[in-house]
Amino acid sequence: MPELPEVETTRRGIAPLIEDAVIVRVIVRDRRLRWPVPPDLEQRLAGQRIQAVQRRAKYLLLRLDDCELIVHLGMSGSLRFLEEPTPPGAHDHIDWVFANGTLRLNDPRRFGCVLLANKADRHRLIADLGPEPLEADFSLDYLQQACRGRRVAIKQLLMNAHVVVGVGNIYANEALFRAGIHPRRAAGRISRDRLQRLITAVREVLNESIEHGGTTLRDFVGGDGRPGYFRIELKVYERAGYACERCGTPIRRIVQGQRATYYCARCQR
DNA sequence: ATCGGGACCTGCTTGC
DNA sequence: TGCAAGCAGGTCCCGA
Repeated sequence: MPELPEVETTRRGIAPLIEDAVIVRVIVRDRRLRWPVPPDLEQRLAGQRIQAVQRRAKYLLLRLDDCELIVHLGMSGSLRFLEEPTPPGAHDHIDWVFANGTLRLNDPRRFGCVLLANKADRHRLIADLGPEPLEADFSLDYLQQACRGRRVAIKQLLMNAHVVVGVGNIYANEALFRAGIHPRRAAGRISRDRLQRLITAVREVLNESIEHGGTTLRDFVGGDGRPGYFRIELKVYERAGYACERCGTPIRRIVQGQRATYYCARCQR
């Protein structure tokens, strides 16, 4: 489910509700996430105050009094804050209970994870990540260096979190369309000018989506329980066979790295 | 070092 | 109507 805008939307939704709140208790109903939920999670978290709710890549980081909680929503996860007592439903794996309500993790596919760390930015999943796409260190010089000599397709490089974080399948497709770059083009064979267009395109699609509360595909809901609105217009994603809005050529669908790629063969070179 | 593919799961849609 | 196949927003890890 979530790409970066959805995770950021979730962060913004839950932060004002749980920052400064104290965890009364934690209920884990199913520990079988991508990695097992730590056996001492309940004990470690009880009584701790949430100092801050931050995001790094698609990870939500909850800074607590004496440790940090790392949460990834995987492909199908969501966090909701419930003000009223609500019976848990299918796939409601974890509750964090506060005096003013409950933060509940739901994740049907269980590709997400909930982990503990002393310092999240030194955790093995996070320490080696690339720059944030919306920060200045995702610069033209950086990207050109990262592409140099690489024969991998630009779309796959763009989705590699060690190069740049937070660009998932939807936004990789949309950004490449906006930048006019063919998704299969070798990363090392793209001019500096076109890499700059790509950086701009990535930032545009992510920012537009964040402004609109994240895209909704199927079942995304923000931290406050309201669905995101599908206001960012997808120009190629899931549009195979439809006419390209720019030139009328039918959008093509191919597969790269077991992921669907959509593009216009005329506009993207 | 780089890369491609398999793996982890459930649920929805599609086609026979 | 029922059932199987195919597909889905992520990303780690292995072997070549």
